[in-house]
Amino acid sequence: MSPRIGLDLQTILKAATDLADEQGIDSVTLATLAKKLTIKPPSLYNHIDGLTGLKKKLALHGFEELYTRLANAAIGLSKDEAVHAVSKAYFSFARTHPGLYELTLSAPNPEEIEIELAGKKIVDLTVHILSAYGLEEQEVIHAVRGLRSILHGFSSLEQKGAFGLPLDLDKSLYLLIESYLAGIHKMKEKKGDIK
Amino acid sequence: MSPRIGLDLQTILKAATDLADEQGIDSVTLATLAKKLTIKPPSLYNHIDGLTGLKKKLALHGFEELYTRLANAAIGLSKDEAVHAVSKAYFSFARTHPGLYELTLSAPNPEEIEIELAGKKIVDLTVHILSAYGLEEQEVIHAVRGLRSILHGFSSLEQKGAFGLPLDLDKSLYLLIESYLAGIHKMKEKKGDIK
DNA sequence: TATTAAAACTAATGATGTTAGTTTTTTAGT
DNA sequence: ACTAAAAAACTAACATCATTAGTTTTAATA
Repeated sequence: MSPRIGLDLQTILKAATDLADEQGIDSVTLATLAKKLTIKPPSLYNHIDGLTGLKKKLALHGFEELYTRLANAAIGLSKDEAVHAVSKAYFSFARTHPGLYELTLSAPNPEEIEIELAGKKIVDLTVHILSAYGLEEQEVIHAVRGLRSILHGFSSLEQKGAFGLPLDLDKSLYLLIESYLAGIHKMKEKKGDIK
Repeated sequence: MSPRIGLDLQTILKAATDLADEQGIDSVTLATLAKKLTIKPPSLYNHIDGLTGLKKKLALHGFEELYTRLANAAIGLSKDEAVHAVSKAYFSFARTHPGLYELTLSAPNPEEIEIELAGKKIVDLTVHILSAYGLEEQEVIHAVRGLRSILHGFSSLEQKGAFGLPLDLDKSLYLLIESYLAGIHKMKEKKGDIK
């Protein structure tokens, strides 16, 4: 009773990730993936649950990788420094892994427990950082949503080439985060006004 | 020498838009669209240039619709009021036309001249509104990128259900825009610090 | 009423995802 | 060393889709 050693799931995910990052998310098909791995498409079903299953695994993998980078970026920093560092890390991830990043956003089935959990870890990290500002509980929620919107929006638009020249993109991001922080600070001052 | 009156392009786009908005962007296929119009798939080629052509037309249509809404929302308003109004209109569009909105972002070929022009109109509108703040030319570019990032990020995440409860979403957006404006005001004060 | 141009059709092809069933291969136990 | 089992990979087949080629229908105009 012992199996035959074939392809590794890691290898498959790596190949699929490379495809997504280099050729775009639509080029990730069972056909192209199988060709890249020099096997036949049906063989993939021994490792993944069809194309949908593959994309789910990729999304999960992307979330984990993103979380690791964000968490590392935040080590030893707090408040504004932490926010800037995390933002840069987020942006950097989306830039180096455009396909994988896009896949994390198009989570196949909206209510996949694993995907939701992975996403929650990232939200929790953000909550943790923003908690340092001493905001109200409700305010933190709004602040997290805001930061996420900024990071995702900027990354997504940059990826689709929506910003003309790639010139000064880093500065654009920096200024945007600064403006966000200005809002956070203002929110902290005017306690009571909000809610 | 006269043709036969068949389907109208408007009708086709309307049907495709409904499909995208109600069933998701992936449900827009020539097969489903043809069935909805009670014709056979090949007949669609008399009106559109395949699935790619259809999506391009939908993206264009989405951009025009979005622009109209934004422009109307901004009428008679300026500065902060205009920014808030435009933001609400943007968000409202993405909410009522999730599929169409998503299609505008996944412009088939990145460098489609028509798409680019339609997008430029929206950018110009934003530039116009932000010009009222008397920022430097470079600063306006950063500000436009920032506002777009916020609007797109927020709309996109909301659409994918990334924010848990839909509760207080309007307030989240309001606060986010307020923080953005705080940054703009700060930028205006500290002329010279930046760039 | 005949003509014509466009619209819609049928038929066919190639690519894809997927399932079913078969063969291969490698490890573990005898 | 040999055999048995389990997993991996395969072939064959089917459904769905986009797309092309070629044919038929239809309606407005001349």
